[in-house]
Amino acid sequence: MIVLFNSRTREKEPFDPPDRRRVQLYVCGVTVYDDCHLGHARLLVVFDMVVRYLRYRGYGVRYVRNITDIDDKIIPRAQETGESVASLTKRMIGRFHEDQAGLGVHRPDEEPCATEYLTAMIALIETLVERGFAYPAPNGDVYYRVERFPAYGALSGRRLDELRVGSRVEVEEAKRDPLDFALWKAAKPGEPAWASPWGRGRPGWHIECSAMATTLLKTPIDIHGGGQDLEFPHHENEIAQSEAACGAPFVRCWIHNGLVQVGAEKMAKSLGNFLTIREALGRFDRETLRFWLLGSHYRSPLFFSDALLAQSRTGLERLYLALRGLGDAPNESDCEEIHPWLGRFEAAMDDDFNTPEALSVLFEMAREINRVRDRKPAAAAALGVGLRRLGGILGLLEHDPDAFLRRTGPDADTVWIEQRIEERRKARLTRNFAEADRIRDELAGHGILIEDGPEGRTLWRRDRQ
RNA sequence: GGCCAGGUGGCAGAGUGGUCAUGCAGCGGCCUGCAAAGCCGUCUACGCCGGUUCGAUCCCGACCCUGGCCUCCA
Repeated sequence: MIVLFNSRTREKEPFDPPDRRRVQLYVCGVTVYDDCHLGHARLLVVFDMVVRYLRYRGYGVRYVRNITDIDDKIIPRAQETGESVASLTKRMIGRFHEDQAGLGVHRPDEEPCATEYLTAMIALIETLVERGFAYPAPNGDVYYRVERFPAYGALSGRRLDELRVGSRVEVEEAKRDPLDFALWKAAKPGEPAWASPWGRGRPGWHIECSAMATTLLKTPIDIHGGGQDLEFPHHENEIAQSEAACGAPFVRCWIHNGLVQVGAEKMAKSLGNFLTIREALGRFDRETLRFWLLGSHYRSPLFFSDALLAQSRTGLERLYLALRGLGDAPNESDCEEIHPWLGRFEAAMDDDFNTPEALSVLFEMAREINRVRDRKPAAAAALGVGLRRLGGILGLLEHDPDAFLRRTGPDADTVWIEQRIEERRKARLTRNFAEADRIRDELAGHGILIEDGPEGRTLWRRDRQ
């Protein structure tokens, strides 16, 4: 039985979707006005892990993650770069997909763009106006009347009066209540605009998720995810919009991933302390990043530093070193050996996706492989198969071990390395250890580590940098 | 100021009312021509103060500190 921490109740709850074959999952994605950074990478990898695990557990999952392609930030950015909004967002979506693939993140089943759902959004707003939950203002905007929705604040644990007291929301003349939020924004000159019953304009940010989630998924949605920073007001507003319009519960379980931190504060574009995904992929390989991202629980803050990423690389290498040279599992029956390990891994993951604990199971499997690899090679190979299968749920251990450890790339120095090793082998045969050590040092100078195995065989791998 | 979350060994990071997390780093041993990798062992961690309990890092209360949200934000 999987249990999930539901942000709304702040408790772990049994995960019991009404239809196991069609779990409804919606995640708030990214706004495409700039390259994504490691904070977005965490969101992408965490929910990639969630989907992989649920599918491993036999659930059918329909995974929808939106792309915001019309927004207050996109418009000025397009003006800066001197291109149209459509051109900017198309370009950024392309780069986003490259980043996603670079991280080894599977594509969701649907990646709807906001601009493709104007009709649904307008219909939703009309319903809200009809039902008295929204009102058109004289300035052409349409606002949601927060006070009309009694459950407003339930998700994030806020009360309207408290919000008003501490409110930093700018007072807009047109709003009846400072907490009311825009469903529709009247077009300003030069902005992208769509026709609507309230004149030309564009949608507010929150309405797109309500429209796309209710259009593409069956409500109540089983799991709705997003970054912790979206809990208020974005998700609160989504609930208010969706439930007021449909008159039914919107989401069963809310899942929020913690934020990536740099030093003492969160990584954010507004703070300028971010590393983009593509920059990160240039410095660390994808699995090192995933290992780091999944090495702490998804709800905890996650600290970024070069030293922590180096630790992740080292840990991952330990797993690959255990896998190296194992060969395939001989047959199915030998795979029986892995069942207890599967059980422990699943117990960890069933408990609100406890990936750190799941990783510890992987490390213990690696140690067991190292213990038995000489005495019981078949058992070691079977364990290796299990280790790779479990690693795959986290998007790890998908490389060939030697390729990973050697970082085999386009560089053609492999031949040169092999020649050095052969020379050294001859030197060792004649017990010319001074020459053997000299060659080893020479290779080390090129970042190549040598490991002598039994029967004169020598393995090599690349040093971590 | 309000609302949340959290403070675990050198670092990272799980977890539990009374045996071990795990990884990295360090130290000792085995293995090795020497190394590396690996295995074995080791390094007596749970912010502070009270309380409950036979017993608390784990439960309760106060305090201190940190982060997030309260404005765009994954």
